[in-house]
Amino acid sequence: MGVDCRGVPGFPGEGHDHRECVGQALDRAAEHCRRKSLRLTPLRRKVLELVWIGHRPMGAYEILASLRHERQGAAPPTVYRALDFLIAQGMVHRIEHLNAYVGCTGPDHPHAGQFLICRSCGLAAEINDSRIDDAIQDSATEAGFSVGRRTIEVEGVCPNCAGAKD
Amino acid sequence: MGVDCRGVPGFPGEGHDHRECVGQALDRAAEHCRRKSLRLTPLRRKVLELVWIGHRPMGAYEILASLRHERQGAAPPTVYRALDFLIAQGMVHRIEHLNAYVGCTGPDHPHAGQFLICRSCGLAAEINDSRIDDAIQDSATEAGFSVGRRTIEVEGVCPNCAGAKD
DNA sequence: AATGTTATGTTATACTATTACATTAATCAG
DNA sequence: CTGATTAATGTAATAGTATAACATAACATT
Repeated sequence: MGVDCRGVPGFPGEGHDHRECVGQALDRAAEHCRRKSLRLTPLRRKVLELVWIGHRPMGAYEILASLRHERQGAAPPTVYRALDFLIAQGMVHRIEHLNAYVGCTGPDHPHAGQFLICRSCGLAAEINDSRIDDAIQDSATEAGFSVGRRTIEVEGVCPNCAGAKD
Repeated sequence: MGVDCRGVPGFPGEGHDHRECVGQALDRAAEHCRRKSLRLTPLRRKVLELVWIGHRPMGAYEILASLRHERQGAAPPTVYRALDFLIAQGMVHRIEHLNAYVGCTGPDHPHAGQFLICRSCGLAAEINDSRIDDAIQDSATEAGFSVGRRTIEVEGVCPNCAGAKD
């Protein structure tokens, strides 16, 4: 019991133990920061926790509202700065077409995020399919274009929601 | 003379006749609307023209500022509504990670936009590589996910700018 | 403790986009 | 053609997202 959230593909199914899942994400973050001598401050840790608790793309102001439950005076820069740090460390990705932020399973294998985002339940599954990366790389190379940051976001319907219709 | 802009891959090179290029885009739009009994009103036509004249992703308020040169009272909804129409018709795409809009060569072959965007000159080339689409489709299918709208945006350096460094 | 650096607090503002309602223009039935 | 209907645009206000600028606090190093 306690299916972890790191499975790819990543729509959490029935047996999902969410408390465990969030805990693991925070542990991985702490370990990562320890190894790189970075400071996972209480604020950064809390923002990461809030993003993971949602387990779906969350808006910055939504995160801010949650954060205020325990930090009254929190203002937009508070959360944006924490997100900047977490994104730079690969612990959070930004979903461009939602203006939202979602936890990443970790910076261990660095990657550009590729996301499947369900229009019905709002969950986002991160995939990291080298076939997609390769296809982009090939196509760009043929155009003489050197590839930097990639934004791959696929909106659609996840298996859980498709199943629910029956 | 008069290399048209429709070449894929699409970073316009030396011989690019931009006036011609914009004209062709407007002609294609007019033809498309005629066939589908849609109204390419002066406003919509002008917004499309402005986007094409830039030939790069342009912000809505940047478009608005240009539009005001001939329509004093223009307000945000003016341009957003025109963009909504043009996007729905596949004549313009939105670049999510820039909050910007760019002309598309046309709705003739319907497609989700795939973009190579140069961080140096700001130009965006639309590619439509079925290998990328296929890879995404395969990966999503394996995850049980049914694919809808896709956002594929690759930031990097275009061949013109890479060459200029030498 | 003194210093430099990093992180956070705080206020204000910039940028992006939409709501709501009024007005004008095109379309169409009779 | 007239009036009814729909589509498009004008206009004002506001919602939502993000950053700039500067002050203060916490941490790290000597």
